[in-house]
Amino acid sequence: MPTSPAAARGYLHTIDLCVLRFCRETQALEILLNRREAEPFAGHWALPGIVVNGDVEDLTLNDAVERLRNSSKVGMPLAWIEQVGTVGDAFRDPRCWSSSTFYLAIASEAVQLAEHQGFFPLKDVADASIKLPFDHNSLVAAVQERLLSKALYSSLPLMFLGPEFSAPEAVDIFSVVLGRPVLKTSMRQRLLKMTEAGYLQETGRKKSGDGGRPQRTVENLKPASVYLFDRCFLE
Amino acid sequence: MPTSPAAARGYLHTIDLCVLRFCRETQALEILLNRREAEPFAGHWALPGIVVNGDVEDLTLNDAVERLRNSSKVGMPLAWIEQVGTVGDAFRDPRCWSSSTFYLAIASEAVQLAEHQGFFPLKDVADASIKLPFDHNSLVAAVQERLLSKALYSSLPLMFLGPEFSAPEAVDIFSVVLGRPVLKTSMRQRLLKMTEAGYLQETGRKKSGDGGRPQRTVENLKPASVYLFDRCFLE
DNA sequence: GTAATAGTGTCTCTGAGACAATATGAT
DNA sequence: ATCATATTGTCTCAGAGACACTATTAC
Repeated sequence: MPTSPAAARGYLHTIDLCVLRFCRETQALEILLNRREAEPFAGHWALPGIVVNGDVEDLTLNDAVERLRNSSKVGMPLAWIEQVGTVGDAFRDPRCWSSSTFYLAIASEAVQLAEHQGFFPLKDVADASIKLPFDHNSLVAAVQERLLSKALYSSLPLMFLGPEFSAPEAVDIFSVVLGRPVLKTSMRQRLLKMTEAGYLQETGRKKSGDGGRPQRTVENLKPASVYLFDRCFLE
Repeated sequence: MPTSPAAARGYLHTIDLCVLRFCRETQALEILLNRREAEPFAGHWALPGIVVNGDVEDLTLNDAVERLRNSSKVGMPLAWIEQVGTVGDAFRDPRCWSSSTFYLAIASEAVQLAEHQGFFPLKDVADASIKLPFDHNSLVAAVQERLLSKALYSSLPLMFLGPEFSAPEAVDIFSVVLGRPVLKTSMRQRLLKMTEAGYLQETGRKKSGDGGRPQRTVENLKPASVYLFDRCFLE
């Protein structure tokens, strides 16, 4: 028995969000999951998503993304949202032929989570150590792949850090995203470039790190944009 | 009156292909358009596309792409197909709320076109000098943008040239895609890199160009893959 | 002072841009 | 030989990798 008006029409188109954050305690990336209320897979942890075909109030796909972001499934500000792709086939949803348009999103602020929400290690979800229903594991893997490739030649990982951060914090987040050490001297060059280009500004403030000399901070002047470098980090 | 079973259900999800080719006579990129048979916009030139919701035989979205490629709307081999994005809103189709998942495709072989098909200058379609129905002009613009950005750091433009080509031809296609001159010496370095990486091989053959010294040709050993360079072409 | 980490200086190396110099085939 | 274009050689320059060195705070 179909459980939604859209499924009754034999087709489902959903949008699904991969909301990532950087956990400073574990120094690892985490992904937001929701405990599903409705069938199928009620009670399982899955990506937050909504159906966009059928009688929805949204005027555009982006409106639907914003509605999902505002809903209790996400319910937090997002520093970045980017469409990654659309998959569709006859098997991924037991109800009917379905497509999913899925997004990479980045949350920089820590917020109180609801009962049905949880952040899980991205690594475990991407490699399916933590199994999700539908094909959500492969969507997460694709999102991780996108994040990694963009980290090579853009400032995207800085989105995890919020509007004010230090060079060592930048080194950390790039190292975590790329899964390998990044030299502070390379990072410094890149931050300098971004400053020259008007993306960053010295604040004059400092924050104390893990003991040792305090860290100077910079302010993100264009928090909604990523800067593109003309070279990649090398292997 | 809705004109398709899917529209009758109040929602349409289509896939649309932007099939590009390089016209050696005009030294410009061209895009494949179809004269629409069905309403809406019957008789207008538009992107080849098919509906994927409703009762389709395809098991996956990729199957649907292949069905479209095989159909009379496209009907030619494609050297490359890449999903670019999905747009959806309440206005783009006069019939109902609709989404389009659209693709960048590259044709390297010249083929005989059907009556209802035509290749048009990409530039004119992307900047809407040639107006297309729906939001197809903006889809084409997004595809052009993707092609341009990938041309900076990948070998993608070589897909236009087919399995055997020369260095001057490579310089040409990159210049056309990027819309600015590319130095043959930079191209040479990149082709060398690709040869070392096992993507290209010297054929020993030559082809005569526009008079002058004949051009040595290379063979594409991995015609289905693009090579990623670790630096961008600079401005 | 010492410890611990932040930030700087400098060297090498790769590959793009620029352009001069040489090679090759048609005529 | 001459012409037209292909191919090679060489130089500069930006930025990544590497690592030593200096600076700044807490104690």
